Amino acid sequence: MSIKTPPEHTDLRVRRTHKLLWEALMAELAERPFAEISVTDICDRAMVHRTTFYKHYDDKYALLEQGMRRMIDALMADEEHLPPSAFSADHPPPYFVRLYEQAAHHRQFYKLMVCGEGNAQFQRLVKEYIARVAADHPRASPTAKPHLAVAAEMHAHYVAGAALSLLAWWLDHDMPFSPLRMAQYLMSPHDTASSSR
Amino acid sequence: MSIKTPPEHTDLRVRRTHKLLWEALMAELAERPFAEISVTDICDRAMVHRTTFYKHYDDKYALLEQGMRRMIDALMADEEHLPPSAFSADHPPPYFVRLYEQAAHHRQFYKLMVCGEGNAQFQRLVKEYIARVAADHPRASPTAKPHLAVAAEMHAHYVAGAALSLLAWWLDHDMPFSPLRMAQYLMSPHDTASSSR
Amino acid sequence: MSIKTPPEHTDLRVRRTHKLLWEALMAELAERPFAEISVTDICDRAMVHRTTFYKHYDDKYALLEQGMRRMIDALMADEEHLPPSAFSADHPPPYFVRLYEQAAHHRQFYKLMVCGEGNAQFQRLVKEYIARVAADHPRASPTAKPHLAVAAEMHAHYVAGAALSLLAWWLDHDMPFSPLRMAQYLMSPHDTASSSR
Amino acid sequence: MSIKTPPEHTDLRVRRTHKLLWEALMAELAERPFAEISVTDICDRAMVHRTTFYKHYDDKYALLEQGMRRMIDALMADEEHLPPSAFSADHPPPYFVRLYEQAAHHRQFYKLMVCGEGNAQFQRLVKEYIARVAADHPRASPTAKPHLAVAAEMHAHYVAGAALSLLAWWLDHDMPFSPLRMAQYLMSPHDTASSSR
DNA sequence: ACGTAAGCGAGACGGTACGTCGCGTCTTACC
DNA sequence: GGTAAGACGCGACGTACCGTCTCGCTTACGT
Repeated sequence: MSIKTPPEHTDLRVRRTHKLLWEALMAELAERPFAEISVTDICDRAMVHRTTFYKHYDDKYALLEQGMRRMIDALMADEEHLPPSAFSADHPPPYFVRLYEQAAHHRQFYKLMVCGEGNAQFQRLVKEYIARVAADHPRASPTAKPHLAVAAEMHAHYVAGAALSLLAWWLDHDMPFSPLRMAQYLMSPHDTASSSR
Repeated sequence: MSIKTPPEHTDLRVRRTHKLLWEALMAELAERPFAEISVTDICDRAMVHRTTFYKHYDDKYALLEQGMRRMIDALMADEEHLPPSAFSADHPPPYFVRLYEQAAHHRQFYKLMVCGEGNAQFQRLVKEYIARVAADHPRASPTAKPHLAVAAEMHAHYVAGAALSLLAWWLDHDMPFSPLRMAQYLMSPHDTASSSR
Repeated sequence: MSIKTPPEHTDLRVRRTHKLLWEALMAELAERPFAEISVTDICDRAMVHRTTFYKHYDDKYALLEQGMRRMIDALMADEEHLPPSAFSADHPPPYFVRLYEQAAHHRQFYKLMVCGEGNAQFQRLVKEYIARVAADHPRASPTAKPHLAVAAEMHAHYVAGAALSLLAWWLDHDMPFSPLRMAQYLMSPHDTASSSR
Repeated sequence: MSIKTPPEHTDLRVRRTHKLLWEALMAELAERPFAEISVTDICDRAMVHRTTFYKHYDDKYALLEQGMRRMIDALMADEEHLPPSAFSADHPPPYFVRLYEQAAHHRQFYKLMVCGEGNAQFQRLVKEYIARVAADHPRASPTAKPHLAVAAEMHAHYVAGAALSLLAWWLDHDMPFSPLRMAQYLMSPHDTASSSR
């Protein structure tokens, strides 16, 4: 099963219903864009009555969001124990690596969220995560000019957008490089590009 | 006037209807996300009957798409007359500059499409435009390694993602820098950041 | 041509338009019930612009009514010169005969109006005609009881309903008897039935 | 209550909805012809949502038909227990009497269906009923000629048309005679007419 | 283990929006 | 300058989903 089950000791039937609905949503998403999927579709596939759906979620959006949140939570799980920030292109920060690793692990979900039309909300969450993390990026630090704060924030968005776009490309092309390599490229795109493996 | 009127000599009433509908859509979009806007809403605001809407467009999507297409077409309009590709950070390619210029000119529309949830389709079109243009980027050219093609394509996505993310940030912050400055940053993010004006 | 053209000296184009529309309506009526025929259908078939239709008729109903009225007028045309009322089963009044004769002549129209769902308005007109005429029927006359007036009117309705129903049956069965024979039957149903040809 | 409720034990809400819709249709029919009544009109009056209407009936036609069918079914309900056919003008078959009795009982409905424009489909059903029943009519039996079958069928239509037309007249004139009297007249129009009470 | 509280299926219902069709009017471009 | 072409407003249609609501059944839980 691809989604971390909540440790809480909920009713077995409830857990089953949640699981069925989530899997049904994923299956539907593999076939058509989220906007075209109806609660009825999900329930039909999950073999769960529509009424039951509404006993657990407000919306199809709520169902999706629960899944996204779990995914993002997993990304941020170990974040607290971060080592002091001094990374190079050869030793990229583990955040970057972990992002590509998790995307590889849950590639079905990530492809749906990040490639094609994708899901703006999820992309936004990921971007925020990257941008926050990228604030520790070494290249942004040495500057000491008046617009430093602005520049740093701008640069964070630059990196976040690039990282996400790269992730989409990487998934679309069946992950031709290792997560580490992608993180290195992200740290130093031009060098890496000109000395590609 | 925000949308280039078609040069064709169509019925006056038709042109009026199109204009009213487009302006109504923009006004609605300023208030709530596209998904929540109904054809009825648009028509009510445009003071155009709903059936008349359907005589011109299949969908609210079709209406939006027409507007997007016009915007992208405008972006690509002068593209043919491209000077030989030899750009530096100080002399960024005019494509980049023009993107930010147009976004500034139509900032209302661009904010709606690029910031917040935005519109995935439009972002995709813009990205494609940037990626195609970025293939001429000087930094990607000197490499002559086996994975050159892959690297170039990957880099194009890197740049496109970064440029778009930057654009969103720029618009969200009320365009604190000039379009030229943004294009320069895009060409050389680290240098520019550390020597910001 | 099945409908008597108005003797008035109207514009040729107008007469042509009326003719085309009427023929188109008849053709449509042969295919589906009146209620399902649209003005657009009629105009398409008549190769007359819809706007033009509305310049001549308010409705499809108006078009049909014009046709019906002409038919009824034709029925009543010679009515004035009626001989004194003294008819027997062998010599039925000419009204009855003429009804079946005209129905035979315009059988297409009459079938549409009288058989199947038919057209209530036309049937009503025909019934009124028969009822009025049947007041002269010999069998109703000898009575001299208090309720005479009521009885006569009731009997007229009796005969009218029977005549119309018989007409429908006759047309539905491809007119197996002569109009005269039908009129005779109408005058004396039981005798005729038991001594059928 | 004018319509025999189905004995089946259906959901209370369903029965309520059916009842409300039927009553609303009857009320509308009293005001304007069926063709001019919209589903929206019916629903508004019944205080039932239009979508709910469509969950029960395909059409306004379907709603009307259900009512008609129930009425006809009621007419034919006791038909099986028919006594041997030997009726005279004084002792008309109970079928005829029952028709007028039921029409009197449901006069509102019958007037709508049979008088004025009326409803062709209902009249057709009633006619079929009468024609079938009229086959037992004594006057048609003694004949033994080659065209007997044709003559019998023709006569059945004769009687059916007359009976229906008479019914319309009777209702239009507020039922001036008893159902029995009407049935007697139907059996022997001339005799009865000349000795009316 | 077993009674009970919950989760669940079933489906009627009001409600919003959809996209389509036909009507009758009114405007406009064109000849 | 008159007319056909057709844009338009309008009302109704039939459908799809939505979210809410009862009402019984059955199933897992906790004591």
